[in-house]
Amino acid sequence: MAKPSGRPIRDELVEAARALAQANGVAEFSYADLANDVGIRAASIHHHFPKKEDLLTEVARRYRENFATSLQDLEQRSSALDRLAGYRDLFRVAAVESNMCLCGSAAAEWSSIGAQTRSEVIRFFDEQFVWLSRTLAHGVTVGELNERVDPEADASLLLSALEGALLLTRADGATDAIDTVFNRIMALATKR
Amino acid sequence: MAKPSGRPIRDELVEAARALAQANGVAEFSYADLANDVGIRAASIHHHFPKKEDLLTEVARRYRENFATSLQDLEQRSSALDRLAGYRDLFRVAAVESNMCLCGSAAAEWSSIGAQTRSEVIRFFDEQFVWLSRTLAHGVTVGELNERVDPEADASLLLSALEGALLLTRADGATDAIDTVFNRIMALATKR
DNA sequence: GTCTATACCAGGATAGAC
DNA sequence: GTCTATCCTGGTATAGAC
Repeated sequence: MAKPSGRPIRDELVEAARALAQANGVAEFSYADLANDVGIRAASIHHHFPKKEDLLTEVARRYRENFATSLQDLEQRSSALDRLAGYRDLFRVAAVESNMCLCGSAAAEWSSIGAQTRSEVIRFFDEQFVWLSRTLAHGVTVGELNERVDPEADASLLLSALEGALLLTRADGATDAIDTVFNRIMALATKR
Repeated sequence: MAKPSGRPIRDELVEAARALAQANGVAEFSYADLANDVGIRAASIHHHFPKKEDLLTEVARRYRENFATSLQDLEQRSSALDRLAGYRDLFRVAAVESNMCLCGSAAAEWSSIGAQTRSEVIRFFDEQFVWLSRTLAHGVTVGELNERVDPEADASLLLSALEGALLLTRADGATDAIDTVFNRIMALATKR
């Protein structure tokens, strides 16, 4: 599929690789697939990314950075409940296309990825955890969440549940799994 | 590694494949790895499992069946809380070795597995869901769990959270993720 | 039922022309 | 920066002897 696009090929490659990785698994794409999507020959990709691992690291880095930017944007909202709903929406985007979280996929195929990519993935999860626990703590402070909320433990719970829901969505096609788990956790965190 | 074992080679192959699949990913093992573990030549495996997909389906089937047996055993316990703690232990076993749930791994690599294996995976998740929602409902009935528990939604939550926790454990090495998410859910389901 | 030998293919990577 | 051509590896699978 030749693409008439003004973007640098390098960016197109990263974007195409990300899409394939989230759809099929972080290691389940070939230079041939990528070449087909972007409209150049497989060998030409090596000019931009000598090793496949270089490309994968770049994909993970941008994914993490884009997520971090979204988290920052969410902090514009004054309500912790609104921030958390926005966070849920980030996972909904993946769920509607039966996509994995890129880093969830990477964790599942941990032994097939290199050290640099791994460190991006670790950093991704850490950033999610920090943002979530901070947001939960804020919610308790302003009284939007009840006193029983344990910011750190519940951050782990939210992150695990959302990642797991994306996983299950692929197998059972229940596209509302994200909403189900999110609503349950929020119900327990807001009821008094 | 030649293995002096009385078990049928077929069983050894399934067991070795399961171990590799949970450790590295459901599609990330080769006949060569397997041959090495079991002590025969790679080509000989085809006598027992003509196609790799045949082997994978058998691995998934046994995994599902073993889990189902464990769930049945747990029903000997009268307390719903004890049953659920036993369920958590099934995931702990995987977590201590940084293993994935086999079916979680299969879901993550959904596009690399065949129709028969997929149907085993779907059935696995369905059986987990049914058992969990039944157990949660039982807990409410006998008064061990509070009235706010929603058996079906909370079954999804528990399953997603435990699967997700296994995923995260691989990336951040936090082996207590299983306990953290389980304890939080149970705390919210038992507090009044 | 296991072996050796081999066919066959896909995928990553490199060289060198343009 | 992209191409063609090519190499090399690893992996699934088959044939046929033992």
